[in-house]
Amino acid sequence: MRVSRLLGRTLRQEPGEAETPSHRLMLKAGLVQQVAAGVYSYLPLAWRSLRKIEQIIREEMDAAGGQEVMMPVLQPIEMWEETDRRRAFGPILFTVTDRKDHVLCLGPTHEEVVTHLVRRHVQSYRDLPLRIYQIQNKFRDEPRPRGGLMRAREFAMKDLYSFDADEAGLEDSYQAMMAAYYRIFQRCGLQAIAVEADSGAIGGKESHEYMVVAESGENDVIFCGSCDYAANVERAQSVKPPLPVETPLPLEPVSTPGMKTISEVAGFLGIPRSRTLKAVFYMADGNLVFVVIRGDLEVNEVKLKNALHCFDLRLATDPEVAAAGLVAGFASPIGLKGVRVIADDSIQLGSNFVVGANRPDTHLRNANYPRDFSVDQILDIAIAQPGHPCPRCGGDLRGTRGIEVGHVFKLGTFFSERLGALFLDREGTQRPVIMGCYGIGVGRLLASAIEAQHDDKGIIWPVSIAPYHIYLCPLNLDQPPVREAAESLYQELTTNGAEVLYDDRSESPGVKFNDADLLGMPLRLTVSPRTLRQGVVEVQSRRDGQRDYLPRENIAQQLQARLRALSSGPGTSQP
RNA sequence: CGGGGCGUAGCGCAGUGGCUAGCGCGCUUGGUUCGGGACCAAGAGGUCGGCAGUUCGAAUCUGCCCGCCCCGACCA
Repeated sequence: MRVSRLLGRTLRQEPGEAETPSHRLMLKAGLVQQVAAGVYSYLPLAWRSLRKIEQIIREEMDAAGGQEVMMPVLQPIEMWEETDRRRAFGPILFTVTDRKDHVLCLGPTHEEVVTHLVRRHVQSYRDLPLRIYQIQNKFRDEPRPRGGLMRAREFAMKDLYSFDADEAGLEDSYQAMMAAYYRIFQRCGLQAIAVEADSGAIGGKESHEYMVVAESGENDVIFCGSCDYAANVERAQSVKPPLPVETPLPLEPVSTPGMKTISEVAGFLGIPRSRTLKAVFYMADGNLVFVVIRGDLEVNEVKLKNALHCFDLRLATDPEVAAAGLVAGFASPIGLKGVRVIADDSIQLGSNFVVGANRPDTHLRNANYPRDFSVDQILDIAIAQPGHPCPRCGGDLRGTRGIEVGHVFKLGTFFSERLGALFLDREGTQRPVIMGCYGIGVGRLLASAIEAQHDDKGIIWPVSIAPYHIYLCPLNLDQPPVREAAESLYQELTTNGAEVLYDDRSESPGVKFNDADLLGMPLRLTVSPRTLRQGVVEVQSRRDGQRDYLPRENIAQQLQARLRALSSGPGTSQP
């Protein structure tokens, strides 16, 4: 491809819109163009790269027994009502009304449709397992699209759906997908780690997310420095630092004028925060919930939401708290009636806590569970924090940010039961198919690759997903010998199957070199009066900047060898 | 949805009531340059986000609306 003909120009100035490196670079390099918030056109370079990523995914899905299909974007809303996911998705769902006033939605994902697709074809255990996948655009009306392709409203996604006859089959499918994901991310030159993930409200016992570690990531990941434990903070567990168990002392009120927060109370009384119990109030689908947790810990709202099995969870407002007869800042589980109380199990790790007295300016000392109060549920609803011991090995937990590029999920029978995807097993018993789903955000993967591999000059593409492999960069093109040498190199390389982006513009060297760095193809070939005099071709590697001079003969073969050597990139780690 | 910011040429921005709306980059033409974003000269390019209002006069003031960015909430 000739740069002079290529759609998309590089920008000299930093685009004002963009914040995250990948977004900025994609705009600056002319890879994408925004059409609306979270909606993008992909220019030829980005599209080539996306297609390469898709091809890698396709090969690995096919190798893992997947069959590719195409499913509709438009989906009747009734399907989403059958599974109650219209409510679960809420305003995220894009809906349209047709001329007959029939409501349809733009598919944000395809569990309903694929289950509908498969159920007619699966009648017997002999029809299973089945692994069906698609690579298509999906639509989610995100409250806040951000970071360019990181979180878009229209985005390309690969989803594979597995259908198995039993749990063992599901486990096979799950393992096959995890193995495939390992290869996919490795082939894309991405270091992705599998972390335990929240399985959400729907079905699923087990779920892993694949994270690319990056500052700009939207997810907090907790991992162990000693063993291979890693989890999204939404799910992560930790060993809560224990406190010495003391002999329970009698409850006693203590005056705490104006001390409303845990740190104020702890500071005022001269005790560590871990010697207090914190009360936090939530509204769960309209009902007030009283949450108790040890003062040095924070409430994990995902864990709480899972414990409550509710759709909508938010902090309660002060009037809502007061309406329940509670005194914010001094609320207490002691003597509480008519409010659901959920406790973190940390309230059992310690004794003689300070709690609110449910009277202004007063707390109580020496509160002990269960002597002084009762709760409706007690379980782990705390945020695991860096520095806590690992729940597996006791090592130190650490934290990082990650971009979620993939998600594998054991769905179970949620969809098959509701949509009637049933089969007869060996004994002739009718059972729902056991499902799994396995997604990869294609555009997000592209953005992550740039996020993970760039420098202050531009993108550094891994060979496997680079739009082109070679940036042919002649200088002083107006000199006929240079022009002729460049044209003949371009011809020779392309005839030998090399992917060459040929900068045939009459720009000055500085412009060309800067664009070469910005666009980030793995190898830059420089042709100039100087190299011609020496009878060589200059090759520079984008990744390490190393420059070599190669003889003109068999140049295509020499470059192929270099690209092969460059292709051994970083890998991924398995859980 | 809460908070903050922005909307003027393809891109980045200046212009707080006054005459014909500017600068840099990019673009066009001619010339000189040529190994890390060259230089000279001449040009083209604008419903100032939209609508309504105030005014002799609005990019500028007021109201409403729309769009975009960032932080938070949210994200089976």
